Amino acid sequence: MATLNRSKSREAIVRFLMTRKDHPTAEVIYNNVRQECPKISLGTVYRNLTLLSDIGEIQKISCGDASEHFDGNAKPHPHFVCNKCHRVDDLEMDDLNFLNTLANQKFGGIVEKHQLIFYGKCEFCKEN
Amino acid sequence: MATLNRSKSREAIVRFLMTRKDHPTAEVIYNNVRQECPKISLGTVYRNLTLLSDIGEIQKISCGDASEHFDGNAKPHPHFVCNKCHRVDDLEMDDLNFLNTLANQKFGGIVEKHQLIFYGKCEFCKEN
DNA sequence: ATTAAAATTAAGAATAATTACTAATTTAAT
DNA sequence: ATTAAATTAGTAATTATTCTTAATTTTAAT
Repeated sequence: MATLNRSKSREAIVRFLMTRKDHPTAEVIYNNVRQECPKISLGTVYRNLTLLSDIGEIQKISCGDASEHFDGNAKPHPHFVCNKCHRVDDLEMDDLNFLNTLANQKFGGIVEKHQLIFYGKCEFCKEN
Repeated sequence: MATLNRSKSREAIVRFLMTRKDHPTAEVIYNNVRQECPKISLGTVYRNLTLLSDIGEIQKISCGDASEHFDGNAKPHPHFVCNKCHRVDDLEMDDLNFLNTLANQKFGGIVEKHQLIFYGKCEFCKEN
């Protein structure tokens, strides 16, 4: 079931995500991709984001605010969320794969991956 | 502003959360606390869950499924989400505070805490 | 114990994010 | 060019959560 075609919308979404170092929501992606694909609908954006993160080509980040954020970088890495301005950024750290190994040690199931999100004040909000 | 009264609902919610080792949603909490407080409303459950997690007495867990989950254990610890049955459990690991220190090293802002969620197959779903 | 102010609540309306539906369009493979 | 499968726009529907308001409960002070 379901081979994956090459669709204009899908490619525009991926291309847009690649240009961003922050991690936009579906709404933001929609408003931007619209400039390239004026007829695209919000539903299409959602459907493709879900599809793409299901096959692991992009990442979905659930950081606790109302909406999901999306990351064009499929490689696992930690994120940072500012409690003041709510920006969602990448956080530079050495490889954290050892966490999976560690987690698996006393665990009855199988750990496949993890999401690590740090919270605090970003460089712009910390003075206050 | 706003001192925190002792309210029957709020205490029943906390008490219920303490009895659970899984991490129920607002809806599940509502349906259970109802047996003790038959007149409680879903809005009250939501309001108190938000209040309690704001003051750090409980934890809110955003694990990527449609709804938030809540943890009566305020102490930071990692969680596990099963990709098959979607249970949300605690995961036993040694203290992970060093992650915050590590994260702060190359970071311009201030890391205060983190959420670590592992994904995979739980002990009951792993055979398949 | 009374009382008055502040906090909390139930109930239901409102909102916001996301998904589902359907007929039309696009894509890939002949 | 033809056809079947995949994708889409547009819109309706759903779901989780928040907001509003008048009534009730709690607290602290008498």
